[in-house]
Amino acid sequence: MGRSSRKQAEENRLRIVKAATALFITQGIEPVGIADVMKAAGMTQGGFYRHFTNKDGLAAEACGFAFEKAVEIWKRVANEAVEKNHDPMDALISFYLSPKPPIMTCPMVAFAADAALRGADDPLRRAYDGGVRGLFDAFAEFAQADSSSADVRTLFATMVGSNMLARSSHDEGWFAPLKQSVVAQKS
Amino acid sequence: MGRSSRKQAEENRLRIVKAATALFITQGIEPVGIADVMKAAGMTQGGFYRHFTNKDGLAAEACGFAFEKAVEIWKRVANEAVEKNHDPMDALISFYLSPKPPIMTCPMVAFAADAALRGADDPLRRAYDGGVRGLFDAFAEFAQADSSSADVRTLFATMVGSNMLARSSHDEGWFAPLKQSVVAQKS
DNA sequence: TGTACATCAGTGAACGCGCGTTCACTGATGTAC
DNA sequence: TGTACATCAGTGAACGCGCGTTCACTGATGTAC
Repeated sequence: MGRSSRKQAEENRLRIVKAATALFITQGIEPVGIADVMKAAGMTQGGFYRHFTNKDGLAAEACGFAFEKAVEIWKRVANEAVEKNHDPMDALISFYLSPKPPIMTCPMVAFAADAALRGADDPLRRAYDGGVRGLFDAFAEFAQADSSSADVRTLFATMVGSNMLARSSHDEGWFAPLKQSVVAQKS
Repeated sequence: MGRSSRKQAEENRLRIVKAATALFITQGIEPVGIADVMKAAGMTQGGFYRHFTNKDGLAAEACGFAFEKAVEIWKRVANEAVEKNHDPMDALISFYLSPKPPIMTCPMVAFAADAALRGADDPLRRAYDGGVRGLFDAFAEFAQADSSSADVRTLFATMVGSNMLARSSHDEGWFAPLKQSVVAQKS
């Protein structure tokens, strides 16, 4: 085996973050062990500490990564809608509230519980706070010019609430009403 | 010490559930140990298993208890508003989105992550699902007759989303917009 | 009502498992000359 | 460019701590007669 090259090591590090993000998003942080993450990244657990100081450090980084990815996806979805002369907000809402998200579930919902319990200077919570702001900014960017900032916040909260209720109570009935209301509101 | 009377034992059991509910709501289930719960209930950890088969059993019961209490409180708040000729929905929303909840934080938010990860027949998830339905029914009961059921669901989701975002991102800016929108919607 | 015995709520110590973290080691990579 | 040495990414076993659970035990409660 022996030492990996710098470039290889950096690739491995990224693989760890990606694997961890996928696992944390679907299962939460606590039930996923370091060994699970490293196995998913194709390595053994001992190597973990060459890249991260501890599990918490990885969690914070994975949280940040999840939000980055989400912002990317949201912007792509909205821009694709604009190109087709569709309303980007409708596109975002439909995308966000689709029962089977194409890549991953919403990091706002996935990391909410863990972030809520941490102190103000905890790395995970900082990543979460920044992530929420980033996602909201990406969302607000596509709001109609005439909508107040309070309306945008409310709409955003509705999306998140619907998603959380649908996913944790496993009742997809929470998905439809918002889309309906939005459509009704415009006519 | 010796054996406690049946009545005493039942009282103790209830004390355990109440203590666990308070701890789980504020800290989540995982970080709270059996010893913590029993200590809060004024007993030692060994006695726990006279009342519950395991920690999961307690978690499910505490979750159910939290929802029962929440329904009670919601109904009281709404009824008090009605008696004063106020809109019960406004009262519920204001109450639910107050920064310092008088008794406990919302069980929908507190148990969401844990409930989401469990299988369909898991006791905790059953308690959660039933609890959400119960709270929603209590809410819908006070909706204006002319509002569609989709509108009520949307409003409910907005409340929950606002609360979750405010509490996990520690940004109370999520509290105000909804109250504002509701007021605006009526005029 | 009183007595003898069985039950069982609660105690506190101990067990044992899972998992985060550490550690000695390997050998390819990076560097100095 | 080649050689000798230092570095350090990754391995896999072992450690150790926390915590859920078990267990022998105590003595008041419940019950049978």
